[in-house]
Formats: sequence, C-alpha cells, structure tokens
Amino acid sequence: MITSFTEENYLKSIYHLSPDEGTAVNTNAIAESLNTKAASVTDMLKKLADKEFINYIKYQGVTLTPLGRERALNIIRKHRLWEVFLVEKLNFKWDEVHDLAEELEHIHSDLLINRLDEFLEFPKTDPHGDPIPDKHGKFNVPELIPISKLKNETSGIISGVREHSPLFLKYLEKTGLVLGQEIKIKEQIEFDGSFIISIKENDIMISREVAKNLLIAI
Amino acid sequence: MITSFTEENYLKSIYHLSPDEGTAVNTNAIAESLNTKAASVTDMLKKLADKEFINYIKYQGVTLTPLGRERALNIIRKHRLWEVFLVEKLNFKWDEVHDLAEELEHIHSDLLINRLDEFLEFPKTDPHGDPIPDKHGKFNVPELIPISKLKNETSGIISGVREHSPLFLKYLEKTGLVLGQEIKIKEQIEFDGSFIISIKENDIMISREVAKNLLIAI
DNA sequence: TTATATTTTTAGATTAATCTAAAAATAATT
DNA sequence: AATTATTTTTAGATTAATCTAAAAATATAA
Ligand SMILES: [Mn+2]
Ligand SMILES: [Mn+2]
Ligand SMILES: [Mn+2]
Ligand SMILES: [Mn+2]
Repeated sequence: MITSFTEENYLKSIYHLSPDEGTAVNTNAIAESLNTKAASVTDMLKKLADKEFINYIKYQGVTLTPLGRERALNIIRKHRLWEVFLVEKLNFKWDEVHDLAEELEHIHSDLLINRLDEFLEFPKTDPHGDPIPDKHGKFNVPELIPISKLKNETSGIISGVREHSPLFLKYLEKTGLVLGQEIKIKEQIEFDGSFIISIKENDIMISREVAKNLLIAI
Repeated sequence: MITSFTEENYLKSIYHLSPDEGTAVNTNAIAESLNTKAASVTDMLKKLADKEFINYIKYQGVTLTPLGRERALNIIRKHRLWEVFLVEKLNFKWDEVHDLAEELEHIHSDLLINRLDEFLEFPKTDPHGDPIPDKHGKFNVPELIPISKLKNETSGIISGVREHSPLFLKYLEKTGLVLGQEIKIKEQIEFDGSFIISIKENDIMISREVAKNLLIAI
C-alpha cells in the first residue's frame, strides 16, 4: 500500500503521541502536532482507517494497527538514519538536522535506507540519543531518567533529550551538556526547582525546565 | 519563489528538451516526457509563466527565462550529485540510481547539497558521464561523439551515454563498455550499420543502435 | 441531572494537479 | 488557396489535502 507524504506524517505523529499501544490518541492532539485543523484530521483519519493503518472509532480517538505501527517505525527509522548521516558525514550540528530529516524520511526505498544503515555502520541511536529501529522495526528503549528526578550526589551520562527544538539544543551545546558527557547532581534549589550540577570539575546551574528535558543514563 | 515537486519536474523537462537557449519546446514534447496529457501541460505552462520561470506564447511553445534555467540547473545539480553519492558511497549500480535521484533532487536545501558536493569531493560528472553544474550553475560540456560517427581505426575513451534506461546500462556493463574504457573502431558493417570495435584486445560487435548511444572522448 | 463547556465531526469551499472531450489555432497537403 | 491533419488550448470534472463555520457528541460542573 502506497502512502503519501501527508499520510506518513500523520502515522508518525500518531505513533509519537501514543503513550502506549492500547490508549487512543485525540483528534486535537494530532491537529496541534501537525499544525492543521481538527476538521482536516478527521478527514485524514477516515482515510487511514480505510487503508487499515489505524483503528478509528468516531469521537473515541485512534490507535495504530500493527500495519500502521510498522509503517510509522519505518519512517522513524529513516528519519533518524538520515539525521545520523547529516551529522556524521556532512558535519551538520544536532540542532540543524530535524527539518531536513523531516523531508528525507519520505524518500521511498527500503534498499536505499538499508544501504545507508550499512554505510553508517548500523548506528543504534540518532544524534539526539533516540533509538533507531532496525530493518525489522526492532529497537530497545534505553532507560533514561530526566535530571529533575535524580537525587543529590547521583552521577550519570547525558544520553538523550525530551525536547528537540534548535533553541534548546543550541543552549545545551553552548553549555557543554552534550551526549556522552558525565554529570553529577550537587543540589536542588527549593525556591525555583533549579539544579546545580557538576560537569568537568565545574559547577553550573540549570533551570527546572532544562532539568526536565535532559535525560541521563545511570 | 517556492517550487513544487511537479513544477520542478516541468522545469527540468523543458531544460532537457531545449536543443539550445533560443528555440522553443512544444507542449506535446513536454507531455510525452512527463507522461501526462497536453491539456495538463498547458495548465502548468500558464502557472510557470506567471512565476516568470518560462516565456510562454500560446501555440508557440516555451523557453526558459534566466530564472527558470537557473532553477532547472539547480535541480539537475542535485540529481547528479545524489547519483554520485548512491554509486560511490552506497554501492548502487549505474542502472539503479535514476529513479531514486528523481526523488532526492526535490529535497529543498542548498546547504545540504553543497555539503554533499564537498563530501563527494566536488565531482565533475555523474555516474553516466553527465556534467554536474557547480553551485553557481556553471559546468563545461565535454565534447563527446557517438561511436556511430567515428571512422575506422579511431581510438577513444567511453565517456558518456545518450540513453539512460536500465536495460541499456545493464547491457553495457555486461559487455564491459563502461565509462573510462578505451575502445577502437575496427569496421562498420554496411548491411545493418553495426560496428566491430576492439576492447581489451578482443573484438566485439555492437549494433548501430548501441553505437548511436555510446559517447566517446577522443 | 440538567446546563455549560469542550471536543469532534459534518457541510460546503478552495487550491493544486490531473484528466477527457470538444473547440480553436497552426501546419501540411492537395 | 482550400482542405485535411496535427497540435494546442479551453471547458468542465475529479481527487487529495486543506480550510471555516455550524452541528453533533461527549465531558464537566453546577
Ligand atoms: Mn516528514
Ligand atoms: Mn532525532
Ligand atoms: Mn524528479
Ligand atoms: Mn545521470
């Protein structure tokens, strides 16, 4: 079954908005994430249901079928592999690759993407720490915890982000909070929930907002 | 000015169908090359003329404006650089890359394509021997002659093809008639216009059809 | 549990790209 | 020069994706 550029963005969006397999995603949530209107979403949901990519019950939201999930993961695989290519081979920064990958993920060729995977030596994660599904759609979700949930004196390695906006990524870069960097929690300020952490012998302060969006492997 | 996938294919087609800058391209020729109907072409020509990519006079065919030519060359540059990438880095064969490049050429990012150009070390020609315009749209047209126009005992290097179909390219590959290979014309058979040429100490026969589509640098 | 607020769907339009069939213009032949 | 053939354009529809405004369903609160 062929899928259009637009249908693929919907499938990916539904996947990302699904907290877990069973629970349904709302029309409005999809509309917001794709910058469209709810009416447009309803139209598309009917179409995706016809094509058996989603289970759709009027007014009850949607879940992906196994077929839809497979397709969503295939697009996510492509997105993340292209991001690795852009950063590793073409010297893009991690805050510059998202929009380009958003286009490249729609190139239709499994052979191309499998060759790219091989060329990149089968990376397990993308430049933002997100896992890359293999050609069968399999991947393991690393157990990452936001800094905001860590106790004082805990150490860990920065391994992912919850927020992918260029502004946030650029800030992290500037502050040295890059993937692979070891950090240690020193203190949480009760007043505003900000944290003092140590990084490379220095103590720095990060806001609660940042702490919630920076993920650590312990 | 933004251009859609479709508009870009039209511009490229008009460019390829233009024998030289001045002479106009017919509606029917465009329709045939894009596998659409003449009526659809007329609609699109009006649109491209509005956007000032082409000079269009009803019933008189079209020529590209400088702006249209620039855009067409930009797309051709992308097409050919992606082809080089696919062959050089991802181990595709020269007969496998066209359709993929046909999609990839529409990724909108000059930064991406300039970085790719650099990554590939600024190739001058694509896997089929066609010249790659630089970032300013400049390129030099190599002087290539089809085998069918060569005299006996002439030697030369295979440097391009006039026909890009996978069938033809696969045949050339199998026969050893690849880019860079030196050949020598031995004899032309008057009866059917076929040629006997020598390649790596062996004499082989190629049809007139093949001879017309294989380009040589002397 | 009735009234109010929110969410979702339908109705009806719009825009881009395409098509078929018919009309108009141009080119080729008697 | 008149007729015929070919090419090109217009007229009118269709399909995908989108929108606004209004109606319907569901959720929340008095
Ligand atoms: Mn996308
Ligand atoms: Mn990513
Ligand atoms: Mn194309
Ligand atoms: Mn080529």
